[in-house]
Amino acid sequence: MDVKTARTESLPPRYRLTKQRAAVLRALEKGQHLSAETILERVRGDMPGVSLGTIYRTLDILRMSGLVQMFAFGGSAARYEAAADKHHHLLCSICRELTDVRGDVVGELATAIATDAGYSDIDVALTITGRCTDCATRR
Amino acid sequence: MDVKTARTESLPPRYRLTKQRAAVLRALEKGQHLSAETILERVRGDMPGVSLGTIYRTLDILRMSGLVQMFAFGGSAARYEAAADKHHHLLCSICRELTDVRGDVVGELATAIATDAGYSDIDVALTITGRCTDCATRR
DNA sequence: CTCTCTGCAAAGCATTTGCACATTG
DNA sequence: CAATGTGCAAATGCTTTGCAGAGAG
Repeated sequence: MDVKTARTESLPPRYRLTKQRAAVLRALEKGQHLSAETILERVRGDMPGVSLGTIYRTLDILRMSGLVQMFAFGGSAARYEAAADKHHHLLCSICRELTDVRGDVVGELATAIATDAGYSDIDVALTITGRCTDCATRR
Repeated sequence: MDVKTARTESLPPRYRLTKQRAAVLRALEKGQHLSAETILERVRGDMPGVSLGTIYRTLDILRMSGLVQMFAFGGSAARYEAAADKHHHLLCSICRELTDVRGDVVGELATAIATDAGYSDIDVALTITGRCTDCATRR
C-alpha cells in the first residue's frame, strides 16, 4: 500500500469550529436541558438561516467529542446539555418537567460499577454509557 | 350535576388482561431489553395477526401499571423490560450493546435523592422518574 | 348493550441524509 | 483546490391515532 492510497483511505475528519458550532455550544452553556428545536431558535437569534439539520449534525459531533450530553425520552424530543457541569435529572412522569440534581454521588457509584465491568470513557447519564471491553480492544 | 352525567364523565377504564397483553408480558419475562418490533415477532409466534399498534398500546398500559420499564435512546427504538427483577444497564457507545448490571446500590441511592426532592412513585431507570410535588398535590 | 380491545392504515414527530453550493485552510 | 461544513428538502424510522368491527362482562 503506497502513501497516496493510505491518504485517500480513512483519515478521521478534522473538525472545524465554525460559527454555527460555536453558537450551538454557547446556547447550550446558557440554557438547561434544551431540545434541538429550542437550540435552533436560540441560535437563530444571532444567526438567522441556520437549519435544523446543522443543529443535529453539530450536536452529534459535540456529543462524540464529549462536550455535550444527551438525554433521550420515549416519544418526545431528546434534550441536550453542555457536559461541563455534570449533574442528573428528575423527570416527572406526569408533567414531564425536568429538575436538576446537583452532586454526583450517584455518578461516582455508577462510574465505579461501569469501570469494574471493563468499560472506559464512561459517561453517566443515568443510562451508563461507555465503551465495552470488546470495542476498546478492537481499536 | 346528576348521577348520569357523572357516570359519563371520566371514570378510568378498567383494563382487561387479554390474550395479547398476556403474550406481551410473557415475551418480556423471557427476553431481555426487547424492542417493540422484537416483541411483535415473538408474540406472533403463538399469535399471528397481532399488530404493532397493539404492542405499543399494551406496553403503554403495562408501563403505567408499573409492570414494565422502558429505556429510550436517541434515534433507535426504545427497549422494554419486565419490571420484576430491577437492574440497570451499560450501553456501549460504539456497538450499542446493552449489558445488565445487577445489584441496586445505585437505585437505592437515586431513590433516596428523588425522595428528598419530594418525588413519589419513583422509578429509577437511570433517568430518575417520578411524580413531582406539584403533580402529587394537584390530585 | 355498553365498554374495552384490536387490526389496519394513515398520520405525526424527531432525526437523518443526499445533494449542490459555500467556506475554510 | 481538497476537505469540510451548510441549507434545503426529501426520506426514514419509531410511535401514535382514528376508525370500524370484534369481543368481553
